[in-house]
Amino acid sequence: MSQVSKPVPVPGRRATKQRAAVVELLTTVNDFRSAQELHDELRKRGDGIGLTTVYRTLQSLSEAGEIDVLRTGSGEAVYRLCSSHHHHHLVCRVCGRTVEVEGPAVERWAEKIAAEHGFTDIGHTVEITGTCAEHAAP
Amino acid sequence: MSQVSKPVPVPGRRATKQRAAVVELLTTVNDFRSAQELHDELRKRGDGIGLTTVYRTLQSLSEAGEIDVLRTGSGEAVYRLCSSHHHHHLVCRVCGRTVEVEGPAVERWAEKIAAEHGFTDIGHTVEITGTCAEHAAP
DNA sequence: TTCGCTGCAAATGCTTTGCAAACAG
DNA sequence: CTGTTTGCAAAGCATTTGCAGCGAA
Repeated sequence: MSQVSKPVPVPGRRATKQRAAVVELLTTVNDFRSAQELHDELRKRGDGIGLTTVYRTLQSLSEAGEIDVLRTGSGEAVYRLCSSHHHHHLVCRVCGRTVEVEGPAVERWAEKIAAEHGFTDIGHTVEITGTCAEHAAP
Repeated sequence: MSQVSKPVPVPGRRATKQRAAVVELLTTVNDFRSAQELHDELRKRGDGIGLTTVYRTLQSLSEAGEIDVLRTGSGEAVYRLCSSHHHHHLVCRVCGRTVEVEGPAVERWAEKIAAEHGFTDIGHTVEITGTCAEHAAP
């Protein structure tokens, strides 16, 4: 057979304390954070880690499908552990207030649409923006 | 009193050929384009326009609510005239193939959720990502 | 004639890359 | 040991800003 035992095209991830620290922090906050915020937080905690490493770790985690990535309006990328409870954001254009909302219907709709087009391994991003009651124009 | 007569509240937009060219191009393509793509296209056409102006025009158009803006995975911002038929994108993570999909249900869901939280003047962004049939892992 | 608009060049801010030293396996 | 990972410094990109000249109202 052509069944070889180890063609290992996978680089082979190593367990370092920096990687552990990033994952641990993401687990703790369980919400979206930018690479720089995570870096600041880790340094404050005393974990000696470079910004470059944070970026590279986040990139490899996202490639491995372990974290979700999305872009903020200002062009920053924010990351969050995949797992957890999936929710979306409703954000006020004026004051920036954010409300977390759930949308089982949307989840199902996205899965269905994607499946209809032959897509698999589906993920999605939904962002609702508006003006909150406090700042509605008269 | 300290009540002066002209604190000049409204900036007052002017009609320039550059602004017209940007709007005209957006009307023609009627799809999302990055600032740099729009700039290249305009120069090829012979419209003398600076990249800075394209950026500033797009920014003022989006503040005026005349165009939609969203961020691509690579951190670029893409713009499209608001009007037109509202649709969302289903994009393949591997080959980048994009399918336009509609989601009346999502539109309604977004409106409802936002209204429940006292939000008005609602807008939303939905992006579905997945792996298309051509590139599905075995 | 007025300001706003334009656009070049330079500055910003986020993210990535080059490379030598530190480290896990 | 051997190949990864780290992290500093520097490079890359998209986007923004400073400022002098141009042009629409």
